[in-house]
Amino acid sequence: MQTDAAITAILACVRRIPAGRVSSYGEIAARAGIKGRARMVGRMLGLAPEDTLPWHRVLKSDGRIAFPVGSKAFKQQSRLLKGEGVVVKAGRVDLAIFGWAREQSLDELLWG
DNA sequence: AGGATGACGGGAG
DNA sequence: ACTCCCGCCATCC
Repeated sequence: MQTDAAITAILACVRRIPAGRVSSYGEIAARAGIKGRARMVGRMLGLAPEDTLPWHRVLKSDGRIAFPVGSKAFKQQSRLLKGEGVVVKAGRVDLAIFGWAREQSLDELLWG
């Protein structure tokens, strides 16, 4: 079982991902202070009501959708991402372009 | 109690 | 790019 703090942190981080950008299970875990427990992040997203957070912006560390290709969930996630301008090709997103971390560093660059 | 199973990650070959 | 393999950890047989 997990501490409520960890659960809260995970959900908060996911909600902080900007529309049109994506993150990864591992990155969320790290930001939530439970580095290494990416699996738990996935479980939390599965437990939380679908409309309460932008779960579709979370991908595997290599930029691929975590669901089986062709599955219902796979298609929906792909559709939602494309719906906000993210390029999804063969179930994969280029993190170098749409990755959340990239924006973080860009902000640092622009705003110090 | 022990093994299998994930919405994972990273390294090795 | 792809396959294995192991670390990870809550759950579920």
